[in-house]
Amino acid sequence: MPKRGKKEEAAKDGEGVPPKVPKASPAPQYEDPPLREETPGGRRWTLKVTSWNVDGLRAWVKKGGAQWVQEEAPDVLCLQETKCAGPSVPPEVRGLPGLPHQFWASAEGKPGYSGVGLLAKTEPLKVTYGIGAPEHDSEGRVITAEFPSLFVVSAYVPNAGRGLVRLEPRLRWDSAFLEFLRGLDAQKPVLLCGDLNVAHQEIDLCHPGSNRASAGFTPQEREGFSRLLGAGFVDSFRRLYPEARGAYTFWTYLGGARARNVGWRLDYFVLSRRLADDALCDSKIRSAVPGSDHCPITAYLAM
Amino acid sequence: MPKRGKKEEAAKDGEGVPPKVPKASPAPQYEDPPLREETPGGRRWTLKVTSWNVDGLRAWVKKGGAQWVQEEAPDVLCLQETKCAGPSVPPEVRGLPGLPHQFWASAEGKPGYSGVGLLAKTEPLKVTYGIGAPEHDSEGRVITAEFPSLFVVSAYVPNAGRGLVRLEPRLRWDSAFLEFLRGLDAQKPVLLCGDLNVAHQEIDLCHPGSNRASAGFTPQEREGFSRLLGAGFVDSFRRLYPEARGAYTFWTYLGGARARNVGWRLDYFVLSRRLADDALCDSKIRSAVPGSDHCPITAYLAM
DNA sequence: CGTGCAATG
DNA sequence: CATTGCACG
Repeated sequence: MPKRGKKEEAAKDGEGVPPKVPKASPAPQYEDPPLREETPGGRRWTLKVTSWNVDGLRAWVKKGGAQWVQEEAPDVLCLQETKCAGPSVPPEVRGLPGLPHQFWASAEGKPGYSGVGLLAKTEPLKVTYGIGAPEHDSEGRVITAEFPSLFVVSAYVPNAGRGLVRLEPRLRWDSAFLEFLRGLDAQKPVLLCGDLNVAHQEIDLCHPGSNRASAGFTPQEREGFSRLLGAGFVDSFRRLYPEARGAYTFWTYLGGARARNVGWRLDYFVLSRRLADDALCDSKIRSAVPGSDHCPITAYLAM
Repeated sequence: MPKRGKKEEAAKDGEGVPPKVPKASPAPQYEDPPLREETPGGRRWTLKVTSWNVDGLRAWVKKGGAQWVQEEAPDVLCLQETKCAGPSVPPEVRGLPGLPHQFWASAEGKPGYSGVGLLAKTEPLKVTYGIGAPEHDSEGRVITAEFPSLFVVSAYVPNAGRGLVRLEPRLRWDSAFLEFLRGLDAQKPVLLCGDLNVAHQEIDLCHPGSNRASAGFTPQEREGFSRLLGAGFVDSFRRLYPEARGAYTFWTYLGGARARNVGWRLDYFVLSRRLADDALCDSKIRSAVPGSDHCPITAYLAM
């Protein structure tokens, strides 16, 4: 989605090769504060959920992603952009200790495109696929697991595409997805995890000014996210850290963006308000973890 | 072209993982004899020509192919399967010391397919592309350089394809190519270099028995090569080493074939008979040189 | 098994 | 600058 040219970064260094990591970084590296172990009400966390856009599950495994997950040891793991059908899931993932219940969705007729996974320590009561909208349910973008006290949704929201060629279907998705989440929320609290493919506010990306017409930061996509919040959902990270700058979860591979923290916050834990109020302990961004062009995020809830 | 199954190699080792390099190699490693510096008539070599199917020029450069060529220091270098249009030739090749005159041909409308090159120390009198047969001249398979005393032809003969799906056009090629070479030979002696995509006799591949219906060893392709020899051309290597076994220039990447010398002799220097009689000093196979699924070959002529 | 493409991000 | 699948070998 960030298809910015080099102009923003091209320093006027004369003839020399521009340094890959300029001394004065345009955005500060995000400093991750210590874990908040409890809710404001003093309840200690009992549920740990990690979400990660892996940008190709098989390559991610080779880069040690599964190893990191094992150390992180979440109770639920939500993966996006697996680019991998269920039968091709590598054994290193199938055998992840503590996550025996695994569910996979992939795009029909488009091998290597999209795809999400949801892995859990305990068996869900029920698992569903998609959002109940035929237009959007053939690309392996959503898995919903119902647990006794909440729904967990692993979602990979469609990218609006270069030149915004797929902005219209994306906006239709936003509406349909919101209705889907409302439906869940009417039953039980919802924990939505994943790559929502939008940076909500200017603070959520490094270069807001030059990205007003870029996929992931158009007014329409941002409004879609605002409507989600208006419908009784909470952006967990931003609630806890309203002023945090440079907190990104995605950096394009192009031009060494990650080393300079030229990034976007595209990955979220979005919670039903009552869950955010009662259960949210912390929402972490694991900026330093390699393995993908996105980093993992982890939420801690007191259930 | 070798699409043999694993059955030939699958040893009955019981449960164990079969070793990649069995102790008893089915074909001996080829032992390259010392260079013959002179013709039988006692004339010392003055022209050194190297030919190599590089299987992708850009990858080959990264694997040090250009470096090896620099050390080999031929007067003429013929490359096949460059998979690279002229403008994409890497600078390491463009700047090869001693080979300033460079000519490139590539497949029209099929980027990354086929392609040949011819590089020379001295400027050719004339360079032509193709073989004068419209059916065959759009794939970048032949470059002919005319020098004062001979033609040098860099050729990548079309593969008959898996299941011999392209055997018919290949046989038409063989006829047209022979006519083309006859026409050259009527003017000046010819040195044909390249991947002729045929193993002529049983001695020219490791597993003749199981490859009678494989591209590169069908009776029709072998007869095509026999016709070439019958038209007054000489297989330089086989003339000099009529009994040499295990002398191959290609090994499929599959199954560790190269380590076991399960190969084919597909790359040749084919000379006009008068050139073979008067000028041929040696014809070498550089079996150990890495960088492609083919190895380079080098001819030494006393011009 | 490995090349270089194409579509996608 | 990466991923995947693909055609080709």
